[in-house]
Parts: sequence; C-alpha cells; structure tokens
Amino acid sequence: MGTKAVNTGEQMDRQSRILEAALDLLSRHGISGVSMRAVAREAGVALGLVNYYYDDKTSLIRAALRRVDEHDLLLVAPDPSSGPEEQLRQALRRVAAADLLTTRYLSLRLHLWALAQADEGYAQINAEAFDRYLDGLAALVSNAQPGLSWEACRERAADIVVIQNGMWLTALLGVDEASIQRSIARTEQIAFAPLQE
Amino acid sequence: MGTKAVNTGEQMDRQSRILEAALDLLSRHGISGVSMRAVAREAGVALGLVNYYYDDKTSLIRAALRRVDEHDLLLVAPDPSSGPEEQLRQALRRVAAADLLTTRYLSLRLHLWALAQADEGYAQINAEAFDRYLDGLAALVSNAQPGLSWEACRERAADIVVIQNGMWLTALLGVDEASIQRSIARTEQIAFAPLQE
DNA sequence: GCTGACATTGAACGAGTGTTCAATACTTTT
DNA sequence: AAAAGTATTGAACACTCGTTCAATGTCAGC
Repeated sequence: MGTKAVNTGEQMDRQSRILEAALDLLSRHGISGVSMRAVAREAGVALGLVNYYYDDKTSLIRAALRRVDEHDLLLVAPDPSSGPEEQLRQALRRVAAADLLTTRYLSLRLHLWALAQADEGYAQINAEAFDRYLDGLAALVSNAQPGLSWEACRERAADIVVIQNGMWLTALLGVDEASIQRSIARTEQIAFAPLQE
Repeated sequence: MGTKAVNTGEQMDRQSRILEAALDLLSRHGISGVSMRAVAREAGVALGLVNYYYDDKTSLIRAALRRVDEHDLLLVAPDPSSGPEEQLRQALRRVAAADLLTTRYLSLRLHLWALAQADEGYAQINAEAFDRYLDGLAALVSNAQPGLSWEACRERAADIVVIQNGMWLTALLGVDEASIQRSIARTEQIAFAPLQE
C-alpha cells in the first residue's frame, strides 16, 4: 500500500496535470481550444495518456466541470472559526477576492456555463451545483438571521446570487472595481435586511 | 435600381437565412455545433453559398455577434413617445420581457460572451457594444434625473448592468420568476434613487 | 532474473472540418 | 439572341479531430 501510495501519487501527478491543462486551455481559448492533442501538449504527456486517464473527451470535460463546481461550493462552506454573521459577511466578500476576479477563473466559469447550455449532460451537473450553492448561501443567511423562515432565506439567497453572477460576468467585460464594491454592499444589504421587508 | 432592389431582396433572403441558421445553431449547440456544413443544411442552401456570402467562418460569427449587439442596443434606445421617467422605467422592465427571457436569446448571448472571451477579435466588438449600451442607459438615467452629473449617471448605469447581466445569466440556470421581478425592482431603485446617496 | 501489472508512447484510422473552385443555373444588359 | 454578370451548386483538397491499439517502459513481488 505504501508503494501503491507512491504509485498513486505519481498517477495523480500526471492525471491532475492533464486536468489542469484542460482547465487552462478552456479558460484561455474556449472549448474549441480544448483538443485532446492540445491538452496532451500543454500537460507535457503523450496523446494516448489523456485517453488512458479519461475514457472520453466528454469525461475529461465533466471532470473539469466538477472541479470548478467544488471550488465554488467552498465559497459558501460553513467556517466554524467565526460567528454566524461574520461567516456570512466573509462569504459575500469572498466572491470579489483577488483570486476569484482573475480572468482565468471568470473565463473558465463562463465557458463551463456555455457548455452546460449546449449539452444536457453538463447541464445536469451544473444545475445540481447551482442548487447546492444556493442551499449553502441560504444556510449562512439562516444562521446569521435565525428569525427568518427557510423559505425567506432561499429567497434572499436567490436575489444575492443574481447580483453575484452579474458581478462575475460584468467583471469580464471590464466594469470598474468601484461598481463591484457597490454591488457587494448591495448583497450585504439584502442578506442583513431586517426581518419583514 | 428597381431591379437591383429585387435582386438585393433575394440576396438578403438567402444571406439572412444563412445568418439566422448560424444564430440558431449557436444558441442550441454552442460554437462546436456551428460548422459551415451544419449552417448550410439548416439554412437549406449548398455549402458553397455560405462561403459565397461570408468569406470566413470568422466573418459569419462576427456578423452574428453584431446582429445580437444591435438588438441589445435597441433596449436602451430613446423613445420619444413617452416622458423621460417612463422611458427609463420601460427600458429597465424590457430586459425581463417574455421574448428576451427565452432560452434561445439568453443562450445566444452566453455563447457570444464566451466567444468574445476566447478570441481577441470578437472581444473588441463585444466591448464596444457593451460600452454603447452603458452609454445609452446612462443617457436614459440622465434624462430622467437631470440633477445628476454625467459621471453619476454612468455609475448608476454600471450598477444596473451588473444586476441585469446577473438576471440574464441566472435565468438560464432556472431561478424563479419572483426573484427576477425583485431584481428588476432593485434596478429601478438604483435608477430613481434621490440625488446624493 | 522473471513475471505480471500498471504507465506511457506514438502511429494509424475514419470521420468531420474550413476553404477553394470549376461547372451550372438564373437574370439582366446589350 | 447573344453576352455578361451574378447566384448557386457540390466535388475535391489538405487538415484536424477523437479514439484505438500494439509496442515499450517502469517497477514491485516472487
């Protein structure tokens, strides 16, 4: 098992380098830029190895989609190290953190959304991740404002997500930083609004 | 010239059927679904004719991009038939009109954004259209609220666009109609806010 | 050292791609 | 009626694509 661990480690190294290469190409050149050969070149491996670890091109893309979705879910993951209100506030501000507002990440998200729109299989994965994100955000709201019904929390989460998606998308088009900050303030306003509006 | 008009009409018929086919394929299957042969099949013409009217595949896509951009610009075009405040309000509500929130249109916009992100040439066209949209919206705000400085109008327009883009994108993921309506109310709130905030 | 299991390679295949172009149909001009 | 101009066709070209596969490399266990 110890040897297998090393083995697995090596495997993981190559396999994740392939996945990373696919993510990189997707964010830079869109789906048309992601050919099995380009991925192999970018990862520094032979063409055959890509098909060794990922049966299909489809399953490679699926892996990429899941990888990004997981990353997104972390944004609304509970964080026991701070109080409920602070947790919510931090989650809302995280979406404008420096590492998220990079072209690489935003572009990746955009291309994955476009893929999900064109293909039913990808769409399901995406819709599920979207729902879990909404749930996570609603849970944070619920913790911070215990007086709200769960339905009201989902409602606020939905409104917040609209603005967050808008921020991500518009950031790609080069809207100024100040507008992003005002939008974040708007999400906080929704989240922390007094009980019945 | 009369004859040429007929001629041009026929030309337009075939040429615009080709463009329409390209738009349709793009919105349904993404850029991978738009091959010259698929466009020809969808438009009911021979393969060669697509290259006759559009030199490149690139110029066909460019035409599609411009077509959608023009359509978007109409949303914030001045409408002399009603007062300035009503004009602004109608423009803000138009983005949630039935014909805009269709999957076809939203999906098309998404794929074109993705294309613009992957290709420098498309990006320029898109950025320019975005800027003109922002300008148009700011002008509507300025007319409705003459007391605001132009800079303040641009600021409000930027904030509104963030939410509008979020609505378009999130509508694709299936957020409920109620959330869309609340988001529209939010854009009106920004637009019609009293002078200094 | 040998064996067997896994990792890795690159050549090969058939299908699909964008583009070109000679040939044909249709209209208008002379 | 002939000529000229434009519209339209589909075959052909040179590529690239995803996938398969036999061959080779690597290395732990016997």
